[in-house]
Amino acid sequence: MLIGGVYLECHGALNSIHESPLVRKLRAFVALSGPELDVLLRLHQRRRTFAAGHAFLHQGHSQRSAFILASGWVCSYKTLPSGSRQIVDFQVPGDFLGLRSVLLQTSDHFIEAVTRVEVSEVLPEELLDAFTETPRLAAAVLWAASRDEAMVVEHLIDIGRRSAEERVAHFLLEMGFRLSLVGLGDKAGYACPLSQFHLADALGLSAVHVNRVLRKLREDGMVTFRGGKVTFDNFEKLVAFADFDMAYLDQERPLLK
Amino acid sequence: MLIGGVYLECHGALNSIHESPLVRKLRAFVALSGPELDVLLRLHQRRRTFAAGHAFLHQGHSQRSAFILASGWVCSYKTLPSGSRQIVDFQVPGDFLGLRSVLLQTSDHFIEAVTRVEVSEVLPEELLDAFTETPRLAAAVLWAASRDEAMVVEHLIDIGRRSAEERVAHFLLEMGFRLSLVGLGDKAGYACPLSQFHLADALGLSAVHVNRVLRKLREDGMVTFRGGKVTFDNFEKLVAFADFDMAYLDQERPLLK
DNA sequence: CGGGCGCTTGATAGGCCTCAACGTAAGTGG
DNA sequence: CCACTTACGTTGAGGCCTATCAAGCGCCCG
Repeated sequence: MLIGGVYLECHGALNSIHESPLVRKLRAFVALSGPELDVLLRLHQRRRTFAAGHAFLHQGHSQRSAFILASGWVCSYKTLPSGSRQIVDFQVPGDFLGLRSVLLQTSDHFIEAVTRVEVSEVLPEELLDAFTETPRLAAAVLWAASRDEAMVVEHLIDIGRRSAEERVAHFLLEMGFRLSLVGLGDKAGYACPLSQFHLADALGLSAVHVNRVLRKLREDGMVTFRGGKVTFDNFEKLVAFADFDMAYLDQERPLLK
Repeated sequence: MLIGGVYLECHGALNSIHESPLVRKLRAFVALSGPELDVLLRLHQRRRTFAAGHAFLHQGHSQRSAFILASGWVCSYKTLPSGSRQIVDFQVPGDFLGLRSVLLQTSDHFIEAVTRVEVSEVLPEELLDAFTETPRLAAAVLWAASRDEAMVVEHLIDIGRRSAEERVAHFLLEMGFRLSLVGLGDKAGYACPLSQFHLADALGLSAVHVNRVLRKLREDGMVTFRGGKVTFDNFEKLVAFADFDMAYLDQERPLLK
Protein backbone atom coordinates (compact mmCIF):
# COMPACT_ATOMS: atom_id res chain seq x y z
CA MET A 1 0.00 0.00 0.00
CA LEU A 2 2.75 2.43 0.94
CA ILE A 3 0.85 5.67 0.62
CA GLY A 4 3.04 8.43 -0.69
CA GLY A 5 6.13 6.48 0.18
CA VAL A 6 6.30 8.03 3.64
CA TYR A 7 5.45 4.81 5.39
CA LEU A 8 8.37 3.51 7.39
CA GLU A 9 9.45 -0.09 7.28
CA CYS A 10 12.37 -1.95 8.70
CA HIS A 11 13.62 -4.25 6.01
CA GLY A 12 15.89 -7.24 6.09
CA ALA A 13 16.70 -9.75 8.75
CA LEU A 14 16.91 -8.96 12.39
CA ASN A 15 20.57 -8.21 12.99
CA SER A 16 20.27 -7.69 16.70
CA ILE A 17 17.54 -8.51 19.17
CA HIS A 18 17.70 -4.88 20.22
CA GLU A 19 16.09 -3.85 16.94
CA SER A 20 12.88 -5.67 17.80
CA PRO A 21 9.99 -3.29 18.55
CA LEU A 22 8.72 -5.84 21.05
CA VAL A 23 11.96 -5.69 23.01
CA ARG A 24 11.84 -1.94 22.94
CA LYS A 25 8.32 -1.96 24.32
CA LEU A 26 8.92 -4.58 27.00
CA ARG A 27 11.97 -2.67 28.19
CA ALA A 28 9.68 0.18 29.15
CA PHE A 29 8.06 -2.16 31.65
CA VAL A 30 10.79 -4.46 32.85
CA ALA A 31 14.58 -4.53 32.75
CA LEU A 32 15.42 -7.53 30.59
CA SER A 33 18.31 -9.79 31.55
CA GLY A 34 20.68 -11.56 29.17
CA PRO A 35 18.90 -14.93 29.32
CA GLU A 36 15.57 -13.21 28.75
CA LEU A 37 16.90 -11.48 25.66
CA ASP A 38 18.14 -14.85 24.43
CA VAL A 39 14.68 -16.31 24.81
CA LEU A 40 13.17 -13.39 22.94
CA LEU A 41 15.70 -13.84 20.16
CA ARG A 42 14.64 -17.47 19.89
CA LEU A 43 11.04 -16.40 19.46
CA HIS A 44 12.04 -14.18 16.56
CA GLN A 45 13.51 -16.96 14.40
CA ARG A 46 10.69 -17.85 12.03
CA ARG A 47 10.20 -14.73 9.89
CA ARG A 48 7.28 -14.44 7.53
CA THR A 49 5.87 -11.72 5.29
CA PHE A 50 2.29 -11.01 4.27
CA ALA A 51 1.08 -8.69 1.51
CA ALA A 52 -1.12 -5.71 2.24
CA GLY A 53 -4.77 -6.70 2.41
CA HIS A 54 -4.05 -10.35 3.12
CA ALA A 55 -6.17 -11.86 5.87
CA PHE A 56 -3.96 -14.40 7.62
CA LEU A 57 -6.19 -15.37 10.51
CA HIS A 58 -9.79 -16.28 9.92
CA GLN A 59 -12.86 -16.27 12.11
CA GLY A 60 -13.61 -19.77 13.30
CA HIS A 61 -10.27 -21.30 12.36
CA SER A 62 -8.39 -23.01 15.13
CA GLN A 63 -5.19 -21.07 14.85
CA ARG A 64 -2.04 -22.86 15.83
CA SER A 65 0.41 -19.96 15.91
CA ALA A 66 0.89 -16.58 17.46
CA PHE A 67 2.81 -13.80 15.75
CA ILE A 68 5.03 -10.98 16.86
CA LEU A 69 4.53 -8.02 14.57
CA ALA A 70 7.90 -6.68 13.41
CA SER A 71 6.88 -4.10 10.84
CA GLY A 72 3.69 -2.84 9.25
CA TRP A 73 0.16 -2.53 10.58
CA VAL A 74 -2.62 -5.10 10.88
CA CYS A 75 -6.22 -4.86 12.00
CA SER A 76 -8.55 -7.30 13.71
CA TYR A 77 -12.22 -7.07 12.86
CA LYS A 78 -15.56 -8.77 12.74
CA THR A 79 -18.13 -8.63 10.00
CA LEU A 80 -21.89 -8.34 10.15
CA PRO A 81 -24.42 -9.90 7.78
CA SER A 82 -25.33 -6.40 6.61
CA GLY A 83 -21.90 -6.30 5.03
CA SER A 84 -20.47 -3.64 7.28
CA ARG A 85 -17.51 -4.45 9.44
CA GLN A 86 -16.29 -3.28 12.81
CA ILE A 87 -12.57 -3.01 13.33
CA VAL A 88 -11.90 -3.99 16.93
CA ASP A 89 -8.29 -2.96 17.10
CA PHE A 90 -5.20 -2.16 15.11
CA GLN A 91 -1.83 -3.72 15.87
CA VAL A 92 1.45 -1.95 15.31
CA PRO A 93 5.06 -3.15 15.47
CA GLY A 94 5.86 -4.74 18.81
CA ASP A 95 2.37 -6.09 19.34
CA PHE A 96 1.48 -9.74 19.77
CA LEU A 97 -1.09 -11.26 17.42
CA GLY A 98 -3.26 -14.19 18.37
CA LEU A 99 -1.88 -14.53 21.87
CA ARG A 100 -5.26 -15.39 23.25
CA SER A 101 -6.07 -17.85 20.48
CA VAL A 102 -2.96 -19.83 21.44
CA LEU A 103 -3.46 -19.87 25.18
CA LEU A 104 -7.08 -20.75 24.61
CA GLN A 105 -8.27 -22.03 21.30
CA THR A 106 -10.71 -19.54 19.97
CA SER A 107 -10.27 -17.24 17.05
CA ASP A 108 -13.45 -15.21 16.93
CA HIS A 109 -12.32 -12.56 14.50
CA PHE A 110 -10.33 -11.87 11.37
CA ILE A 111 -6.82 -10.47 11.28
CA GLU A 112 -5.79 -8.70 8.13
CA ALA A 113 -2.63 -6.96 7.03
CA VAL A 114 -3.20 -3.25 6.42
CA THR A 115 0.23 -2.81 4.90
CA ARG A 116 2.82 -5.32 3.91
CA VAL A 117 3.84 -6.81 7.23
CA GLU A 118 6.73 -8.77 8.63
CA VAL A 119 6.03 -11.08 11.52
CA SER A 120 7.80 -13.67 13.58
CA GLU A 121 5.74 -16.81 13.86
CA VAL A 122 5.71 -18.35 17.31
CA LEU A 123 4.54 -21.92 17.82
CA PRO A 124 2.48 -22.68 20.90
CA GLU A 125 5.17 -24.91 22.44
CA GLU A 126 7.83 -22.28 21.96
CA LEU A 127 5.70 -19.70 23.65
CA LEU A 128 4.82 -21.90 26.59
CA ASP A 129 8.43 -23.03 26.99
CA ALA A 130 9.59 -19.44 26.96
CA PHE A 131 7.05 -18.49 29.58
CA THR A 132 7.94 -21.29 31.97
CA GLU A 133 11.64 -20.66 31.46
CA THR A 134 11.43 -16.94 32.17
CA PRO A 135 8.34 -16.08 34.22
CA ARG A 136 9.26 -12.43 34.39
CA LEU A 137 9.09 -12.31 30.63
CA ALA A 138 5.66 -13.91 30.76
CA ALA A 139 4.53 -11.27 33.21
CA ALA A 140 5.81 -8.50 30.97
CA VAL A 141 4.10 -9.93 27.90
CA LEU A 142 0.84 -10.44 29.74
CA TRP A 143 1.12 -6.92 31.08
CA ALA A 144 1.41 -5.61 27.55
CA ALA A 145 -1.49 -7.77 26.42
CA SER A 146 -3.61 -6.49 29.27
CA ARG A 147 -2.81 -2.93 28.27
CA ASP A 148 -4.10 -3.77 24.80
CA GLU A 149 -7.30 -5.05 26.28
CA ALA A 150 -7.66 -1.87 28.28
CA MET A 151 -7.54 -0.10 24.97
CA VAL A 152 -10.38 -2.15 23.57
CA VAL A 153 -12.40 -0.95 26.53
CA GLU A 154 -11.36 2.63 25.89
CA HIS A 155 -12.33 2.06 22.28
CA LEU A 156 -15.76 0.98 23.43
CA ILE A 157 -16.19 4.21 25.36
CA ASP A 158 -14.93 6.10 22.36
CA ILE A 159 -17.75 4.70 20.27
CA GLY A 160 -20.43 4.65 22.92
CA ARG A 161 -20.23 8.07 24.47
CA ARG A 162 -18.15 10.43 22.40
CA SER A 163 -19.09 12.61 19.44
CA ALA A 164 -17.60 11.83 16.05
CA GLU A 165 -15.02 14.60 16.40
CA GLU A 166 -13.95 13.41 19.83
CA ARG A 167 -13.76 9.83 18.61
CA VAL A 168 -11.44 10.65 15.75
CA ALA A 169 -9.28 12.90 17.92
CA HIS A 170 -9.04 10.30 20.68
CA PHE A 171 -8.23 7.55 18.25
CA LEU A 172 -5.44 9.45 16.54
CA LEU A 173 -3.90 10.26 19.91
CA GLU A 174 -4.12 6.69 21.09
CA MET A 175 -2.39 5.30 18.03
CA GLY A 176 0.27 7.96 18.40
CA PHE A 177 0.89 6.97 21.96
CA ARG A 178 1.19 3.29 21.13
CA LEU A 179 3.61 4.03 18.33
CA SER A 180 5.73 6.22 20.57
CA LEU A 181 6.34 3.19 22.78
CA VAL A 182 8.20 1.52 19.94
CA GLY A 183 9.88 4.67 18.68
CA LEU A 184 7.63 5.19 15.65
CA GLY A 185 6.02 8.43 16.73
CA ASP A 186 6.15 11.43 19.05
CA LYS A 187 4.19 14.55 19.92
CA ALA A 188 4.79 15.91 16.46
CA GLY A 189 3.03 13.03 14.73
CA TYR A 190 3.59 9.68 13.06
CA ALA A 191 3.38 7.78 9.79
CA CYS A 192 -0.07 6.24 9.43
CA PRO A 193 -0.99 3.92 6.55
CA LEU A 194 -4.70 3.89 7.31
CA SER A 195 -7.34 5.07 4.86
CA GLN A 196 -10.36 7.07 5.89
CA PHE A 197 -12.32 3.86 5.37
CA HIS A 198 -10.23 2.21 8.05
CA LEU A 199 -11.00 5.01 10.45
CA ALA A 200 -14.68 4.74 9.61
CA ASP A 201 -14.79 1.00 10.23
CA ALA A 202 -12.93 1.37 13.49
CA LEU A 203 -14.95 4.27 14.84
CA GLY A 204 -18.42 3.24 13.76
CA LEU A 205 -18.80 6.13 11.33
CA SER A 206 -19.25 6.46 7.59
CA ALA A 207 -16.21 7.27 5.52
CA VAL A 208 -17.89 10.42 4.29
CA HIS A 209 -18.39 11.70 7.79
CA VAL A 210 -14.85 10.81 8.78
CA ASN A 211 -13.71 13.02 5.95
CA ARG A 212 -15.75 15.96 7.20
CA VAL A 213 -14.57 15.48 10.75
CA LEU A 214 -10.93 15.35 9.66
CA ARG A 215 -11.41 18.58 7.80
CA LYS A 216 -12.92 20.20 10.89
CA LEU A 217 -10.05 19.04 13.11
CA ARG A 218 -7.57 20.33 10.55
CA GLU A 219 -9.29 23.69 10.22
CA ASP A 220 -9.40 24.00 13.98
CA GLY A 221 -5.64 23.65 13.98
CA MET A 222 -5.47 20.49 16.07
CA VAL A 223 -4.40 17.61 13.85
CA THR A 224 -3.79 16.91 10.16
CA PHE A 225 -4.42 13.48 8.65
CA ARG A 226 -3.09 13.50 5.14
CA GLY A 227 -0.77 11.69 2.79
CA GLY A 228 -0.13 8.78 5.10
CA LYS A 229 0.93 11.04 7.95
CA VAL A 230 -0.70 12.24 11.12
CA THR A 231 0.59 15.62 12.24
CA PHE A 232 -0.31 17.01 15.63
CA ASP A 233 -0.65 20.73 14.89
CA ASN A 234 -1.54 21.51 18.49
CA PHE A 235 -0.93 18.53 20.71
CA GLU A 236 -2.12 20.05 24.00
CA LYS A 237 -5.32 21.40 22.51
CA LEU A 238 -6.06 18.04 20.94
CA VAL A 239 -5.47 16.16 24.20
CA ALA A 240 -7.82 18.49 26.03
CA PHE A 241 -10.46 18.31 23.32
CA ALA A 242 -10.40 14.51 23.13
CA ASP A 243 -10.25 14.06 26.90
CA PHE A 244 -7.28 11.82 26.33
CA ASP A 245 -6.04 10.18 29.51
CA MET A 246 -2.47 9.07 29.22
CA ALA A 247 -2.46 7.60 32.71
CA TYR A 248 -3.61 4.14 31.69
CA LEU A 249 -0.88 3.97 29.09
CA ASP A 250 1.81 5.87 30.90
CA GLN A 251 4.14 3.48 32.65
CA GLU A 252 7.02 5.55 33.96
CA ARG A 253 8.82 3.06 36.10
CA PRO A 254 9.42 -0.58 35.13
CA LEU A 255 6.74 -2.89 36.47
CA LEU A 256 9.24 -5.44 37.79
CA LYS A 257 12.70 -4.65 39.09
CA MET B 1 -33.41 -2.59 44.52
CA LEU B 2 -35.46 -5.73 44.12
CA ILE B 3 -37.86 -4.52 41.48
CA GLY B 4 -41.27 -6.05 41.91
CA GLY B 5 -39.88 -8.69 44.21
CA VAL B 6 -39.28 -11.06 41.33
CA TYR B 7 -35.55 -10.82 41.55
CA LEU B 8 -33.99 -14.08 42.64
CA GLU B 9 -31.38 -14.30 45.34
CA CYS B 10 -29.74 -17.19 47.09
CA HIS B 11 -29.59 -16.32 50.77
CA GLY B 12 -27.61 -17.74 53.63
CA ALA B 13 -24.29 -19.53 53.81
CA LEU B 14 -23.04 -21.84 51.16
CA ASN B 15 -24.14 -25.27 52.33
CA SER B 16 -22.52 -27.17 49.52
CA ILE B 17 -19.94 -26.23 46.97
CA HIS B 18 -22.38 -27.51 44.36
CA GLU B 19 -24.61 -24.51 44.99
CA SER B 20 -21.98 -22.11 43.72
CA PRO B 21 -22.87 -20.58 40.36
CA LEU B 22 -19.18 -20.54 39.52
CA VAL B 23 -18.96 -24.30 39.96
CA ARG B 24 -22.02 -24.73 37.86
CA LYS B 25 -20.52 -22.65 35.09
CA LEU B 26 -17.07 -24.26 35.18
CA ARG B 27 -18.65 -27.68 35.03
CA ALA B 28 -19.98 -26.80 31.61
CA PHE B 29 -16.38 -26.55 30.44
CA VAL B 30 -14.46 -29.09 32.45
CA ALA B 31 -15.29 -32.08 34.60
CA LEU B 32 -14.16 -31.08 38.10
CA SER B 33 -12.43 -33.62 40.31
CA GLY B 34 -12.75 -33.93 44.08
CA PRO B 35 -9.54 -32.04 44.85
CA GLU B 36 -10.55 -29.29 42.45
CA LEU B 37 -13.88 -28.90 44.16
CA ASP B 38 -12.04 -28.68 47.48
CA VAL B 39 -9.90 -25.86 46.16
CA LEU B 40 -12.98 -24.06 44.90
CA LEU B 41 -14.62 -24.47 48.28
CA ARG B 42 -11.58 -22.89 49.89
CA LEU B 43 -11.91 -19.89 47.61
CA HIS B 44 -15.50 -19.41 48.74
CA GLN B 45 -14.69 -18.97 52.43
CA ARG B 46 -14.63 -15.22 52.92
CA ARG B 47 -18.22 -14.10 52.28
CA ARG B 48 -19.11 -10.45 52.01
CA THR B 49 -22.23 -8.47 51.15
CA PHE B 50 -22.60 -5.10 49.46
CA ALA B 51 -25.71 -2.93 49.26
CA ALA B 52 -27.29 -2.02 45.94
CA GLY B 53 -25.60 1.00 44.42
CA HIS B 54 -22.41 0.56 46.41
CA ALA B 55 -19.23 1.03 44.36
CA PHE B 56 -16.70 -1.36 45.83
CA LEU B 57 -13.87 -1.01 43.36
CA HIS B 58 -12.69 2.42 42.29
CA GLN B 59 -10.88 3.66 39.25
CA GLY B 60 -7.20 4.15 40.00
CA HIS B 61 -7.17 2.21 43.24
CA SER B 62 -4.68 -0.60 43.46
CA GLN B 63 -7.08 -3.37 44.28
CA ARG B 64 -5.76 -6.22 46.32
CA SER B 65 -8.61 -8.69 46.04
CA ALA B 66 -10.66 -10.48 43.47
CA PHE B 67 -14.26 -11.53 44.06
CA ILE B 68 -16.45 -14.39 43.00
CA LEU B 69 -19.99 -13.17 42.52
CA ALA B 70 -22.44 -15.46 44.33
CA SER B 71 -25.70 -13.58 43.96
CA GLY B 72 -26.89 -10.28 42.53
CA TRP B 73 -25.67 -8.21 39.60
CA VAL B 74 -22.82 -5.72 39.36
CA CYS B 75 -21.65 -3.46 36.56
CA SER B 76 -18.24 -2.12 35.59
CA TYR B 77 -18.10 1.28 34.00
CA LYS B 78 -16.08 4.34 33.22
CA THR B 79 -17.11 7.95 33.48
CA LEU B 80 -16.46 10.88 31.18
CA PRO B 81 -15.93 14.51 32.16
CA SER B 82 -19.20 15.36 30.41
CA GLY B 83 -20.90 13.47 33.22
CA SER B 84 -22.15 10.61 31.12
CA ARG B 85 -20.97 7.11 31.82
CA GLN B 86 -20.36 4.05 29.72
CA ILE B 87 -21.08 0.68 31.25
CA VAL B 88 -18.49 -1.73 29.89
CA ASP B 89 -20.01 -4.93 31.18
CA PHE B 90 -22.39 -6.45 33.66
CA GLN B 91 -21.45 -9.38 35.87
CA VAL B 92 -23.88 -12.00 37.01
CA PRO B 93 -23.60 -14.85 39.53
CA GLY B 94 -20.67 -17.12 38.77
CA ASP B 95 -18.53 -14.37 37.27
CA PHE B 96 -15.13 -13.33 38.55
CA LEU B 97 -14.60 -9.67 39.48
CA GLY B 98 -11.25 -7.98 39.32
CA LEU B 99 -9.39 -11.02 38.04
CA ARG B 100 -7.23 -8.91 35.81
CA SER B 101 -6.53 -6.33 38.49
CA VAL B 102 -5.05 -9.08 40.66
CA LEU B 103 -2.90 -10.75 38.04
CA LEU B 104 -1.72 -7.34 36.97
CA GLN B 105 -2.20 -4.32 39.15
CA THR B 106 -4.42 -1.96 37.30
CA SER B 107 -7.97 -1.04 38.07
CA ASP B 108 -9.01 1.28 35.30
CA HIS B 109 -12.71 1.31 35.96
CA PHE B 110 -15.40 1.34 38.64
CA ILE B 111 -17.32 -1.70 39.80
CA GLU B 112 -20.68 -1.05 41.36
CA ALA B 113 -23.38 -3.26 42.80
CA VAL B 114 -26.60 -3.05 40.80
CA THR B 115 -28.52 -5.06 43.37
CA ARG B 116 -27.56 -6.21 46.81
CA VAL B 117 -24.77 -8.66 46.09
CA GLU B 118 -23.03 -11.50 47.87
CA VAL B 119 -19.44 -12.17 46.96
CA SER B 120 -16.59 -14.37 48.06
CA GLU B 121 -13.43 -12.37 48.49
CA VAL B 122 -10.32 -14.06 47.15
CA LEU B 123 -6.88 -12.85 48.17
CA PRO B 124 -4.17 -12.80 45.50
CA GLU B 125 -2.11 -15.48 47.24
CA GLU B 126 -5.07 -17.79 47.54
CA LEU B 127 -5.82 -17.41 43.87
CA LEU B 128 -2.26 -18.01 42.75
CA ASP B 129 -1.91 -20.98 45.09
CA ALA B 130 -5.10 -22.47 43.77
CA PHE B 131 -3.92 -22.04 40.21
CA THR B 132 -0.54 -23.69 40.74
CA GLU B 133 -2.15 -26.49 42.72
CA THR B 134 -4.77 -27.29 40.10
CA PRO B 135 -3.71 -26.10 36.65
CA ARG B 136 -6.83 -27.51 35.03
CA LEU B 137 -8.87 -25.24 37.24
CA ALA B 138 -6.74 -22.29 36.18
CA ALA B 139 -7.36 -23.17 32.56
CA ALA B 140 -11.10 -23.36 33.14
CA VAL B 141 -11.19 -20.02 34.94
CA LEU B 142 -9.11 -18.34 32.27
CA TRP B 143 -11.32 -19.87 29.63
CA ALA B 144 -14.35 -18.31 31.28
CA ALA B 145 -12.54 -14.99 31.61
CA SER B 146 -11.63 -15.09 27.96
CA ARG B 147 -15.24 -15.69 27.07
CA ASP B 148 -16.11 -12.55 29.02
CA GLU B 149 -13.58 -10.60 27.06
CA ALA B 150 -15.04 -11.90 23.83
CA MET B 151 -18.29 -10.41 25.02
CA VAL B 152 -16.74 -7.00 25.51
CA VAL B 153 -15.69 -7.21 21.88
CA GLU B 154 -19.18 -8.24 20.86
CA HIS B 155 -20.45 -5.34 22.91
CA LEU B 156 -18.21 -3.02 20.94
CA ILE B 157 -19.69 -4.26 17.69
CA ASP B 158 -23.12 -3.87 19.20
CA ILE B 159 -22.50 -0.19 19.76
CA GLY B 160 -20.45 0.49 16.67
CA ARG B 161 -22.43 -1.09 13.90
CA ARG B 162 -25.92 -2.00 15.02
CA SER B 163 -29.10 0.07 15.17
CA ALA B 164 -30.63 0.88 18.53
CA GLU B 165 -33.22 -1.85 18.16
CA GLU B 166 -30.62 -4.46 17.25
CA ARG B 167 -28.42 -3.35 20.12
CA VAL B 168 -31.13 -3.78 22.70
CA ALA B 169 -32.23 -7.09 21.26
CA HIS B 170 -28.70 -8.43 21.09
CA PHE B 171 -27.93 -7.28 24.61
CA LEU B 172 -31.01 -8.91 26.13
CA LEU B 173 -30.18 -12.18 24.40
CA GLU B 174 -26.58 -12.09 25.54
CA MET B 175 -27.48 -11.57 29.18
CA GLY B 176 -30.02 -14.34 28.90
CA PHE B 177 -27.43 -16.69 27.56
CA ARG B 178 -24.94 -15.88 30.29
CA LEU B 179 -27.58 -16.42 32.94
CA SER B 180 -28.62 -19.73 31.45
CA LEU B 181 -25.08 -20.99 32.08
CA VAL B 182 -25.65 -20.65 35.81
CA GLY B 183 -29.25 -21.80 35.76
CA LEU B 184 -30.83 -18.37 36.16
CA GLY B 185 -32.55 -18.18 32.81
CA ASP B 186 -33.75 -20.04 29.74
CA LYS B 187 -35.37 -19.45 26.36
CA ALA B 188 -38.49 -18.21 28.11
CA GLY B 189 -36.71 -15.35 29.85
CA TYR B 190 -35.00 -14.34 33.07
CA ALA B 191 -35.17 -12.04 36.08
CA CYS B 192 -33.37 -8.79 35.31
CA PRO B 193 -32.84 -6.07 37.91
CA LEU B 194 -31.61 -3.46 35.45
CA SER B 195 -33.34 -0.13 34.93
CA GLN B 196 -33.77 1.43 31.53
CA PHE B 197 -31.02 3.84 32.57
CA HIS B 198 -28.67 0.89 32.94
CA LEU B 199 -29.49 -0.26 29.43
CA ALA B 200 -28.95 3.24 28.13
CA ASP B 201 -25.53 3.57 29.77
CA ALA B 202 -24.48 0.16 28.51
CA LEU B 203 -25.68 0.62 24.95
CA GLY B 204 -24.68 4.21 24.33
CA LEU B 205 -28.26 5.39 24.04
CA SER B 206 -30.48 7.81 25.94
CA ALA B 207 -32.90 6.38 28.46
CA VAL B 208 -35.78 7.92 26.56
CA HIS B 209 -34.84 6.18 23.38
CA VAL B 210 -34.33 2.88 25.17
CA ASN B 211 -37.88 3.17 26.34
CA ARG B 212 -39.18 3.67 22.82
CA VAL B 213 -37.13 0.79 21.48
CA LEU B 214 -38.38 -1.53 24.21
CA ARG B 215 -41.92 -0.61 23.32
CA LYS B 216 -41.24 -1.37 19.67
CA LEU B 217 -39.71 -4.77 20.45
CA ARG B 218 -42.64 -5.57 22.69
CA GLU B 219 -45.22 -4.51 20.09
CA ASP B 220 -43.41 -6.57 17.47
CA GLY B 221 -43.91 -9.59 19.71
CA MET B 222 -40.25 -10.38 20.24
CA VAL B 223 -39.32 -9.55 23.82
CA THR B 224 -40.86 -7.88 26.87
CA PHE B 225 -38.76 -5.98 29.36
CA ARG B 226 -40.98 -5.10 32.30
CA GLY B 227 -41.24 -5.37 36.04
CA GLY B 228 -37.75 -6.74 36.56
CA LYS B 229 -38.30 -9.54 34.07
CA VAL B 230 -37.20 -10.19 30.54
CA THR B 231 -39.63 -12.40 28.63
CA PHE B 232 -38.74 -13.79 25.24
CA ASP B 233 -42.09 -13.69 23.46
CA ASN B 234 -40.59 -15.11 20.27
CA PHE B 235 -37.10 -16.37 20.86
CA GLU B 236 -36.29 -17.47 17.31
CA LYS B 237 -37.51 -14.26 15.77
CA LEU B 238 -35.47 -12.23 18.23
CA VAL B 239 -32.31 -14.24 17.55
CA ALA B 240 -32.73 -13.70 13.82
CA PHE B 241 -33.47 -10.01 14.21
CA ALA B 242 -30.50 -9.35 16.48
CA ASP B 243 -28.13 -11.52 14.44
CA PHE B 244 -27.25 -13.27 17.66
CA ASP B 245 -24.49 -15.80 17.23
CA MET B 246 -24.52 -18.38 19.95
CA ALA B 247 -21.42 -20.11 18.61
CA TYR B 248 -18.95 -18.06 20.56
CA LEU B 249 -20.82 -18.77 23.76
CA ASP B 250 -22.00 -22.26 23.02
CA GLN B 251 -19.63 -24.82 24.48
CA GLU B 252 -21.29 -28.16 24.09
CA ARG B 253 -18.55 -30.50 25.14
CA PRO B 254 -16.22 -29.87 28.08
CA LEU B 255 -13.03 -28.13 27.05
CA LEU B 256 -10.80 -30.50 28.99
CA LYS B 257 -11.47 -34.12 29.66
C1' DC C 1 -49.34 12.22 52.28
C1' DG C 2 -45.44 14.09 49.99
C1' DG C 3 -41.36 13.14 47.55
C1' DG C 4 -38.41 10.58 44.75
C1' DC C 5 -37.49 7.35 41.30
C1' DG C 6 -38.42 5.04 37.25
C1' DC C 7 -41.35 4.75 33.26
C1' DT C 8 -43.96 6.84 29.39
C1' DT C 9 -45.02 9.90 25.75
C1' DG C 10 -44.73 14.15 22.72
C1' DA C 11 -42.30 17.92 20.21
C1' DT C 12 -38.24 19.65 18.37
C1' DA C 13 -33.52 19.78 16.95
C1' DG C 14 -29.37 18.11 15.22
C1' DG C 15 -25.79 14.75 14.30
C1' DC C 16 -24.69 11.47 11.16
C1' DC C 17 -26.01 8.51 7.19
C1' DT C 18 -27.01 7.73 2.39
C1' DC C 19 -26.80 8.79 -2.24
C1' DA C 20 -24.41 11.01 -5.68
C1' DA C 21 -21.02 13.47 -8.30
C1' DC C 22 -16.46 14.89 -9.06
C1' DG C 23 -11.26 15.45 -8.25
C1' DT C 24 -6.77 13.47 -7.80
C1' DA C 25 -3.14 10.23 -7.94
C1' DA C 26 -1.15 5.83 -9.06
C1' DG C 27 -1.09 1.61 -11.65
C1' DT C 28 -1.98 -1.03 -16.22
C1' DG C 29 -2.00 -2.31 -20.84
C1' DG C 30 -1.96 -1.22 -25.56
C1' DC D 1 3.05 7.80 -24.15
C1' DC D 2 -1.71 7.95 -23.45
C1' DA D 3 -6.36 6.05 -22.52
C1' DC D 4 -8.31 3.33 -19.11
C1' DT D 5 -8.99 1.61 -14.52
C1' DT D 6 -9.01 1.65 -9.70
C1' DA D 7 -8.72 3.51 -5.14
C1' DC D 8 -9.07 7.15 -2.12
C1' DG D 9 -10.43 11.73 -0.99
C1' DT D 10 -13.73 15.74 -1.21
C1' DT D 11 -18.03 18.12 -1.27
C1' DG D 12 -23.15 18.82 -1.52
C1' DA D 13 -28.24 17.72 -0.74
C1' DG D 14 -31.68 15.45 1.68
C1' DG D 15 -33.46 12.61 5.25
C1' DC D 16 -33.56 9.37 9.10
C1' DC D 17 -32.24 8.09 13.60
C1' DT D 18 -31.48 9.42 18.05
C1' DA D 19 -30.71 13.19 21.59
C1' DT D 20 -32.66 16.73 24.27
C1' DC D 21 -36.18 19.13 26.60
C1' DA D 22 -40.44 18.81 28.85
C1' DA D 23 -44.50 17.14 31.06
C1' DG D 24 -47.23 13.71 33.30
C1' DC D 25 -48.08 9.05 35.46
C1' DG D 26 -47.58 5.24 38.84
C1' DC D 27 -45.39 3.14 42.56
C1' DC D 28 -42.80 2.63 46.65
C1' DC D 29 -41.22 4.44 50.92
C1' DG D 30 -40.16 7.65 54.50
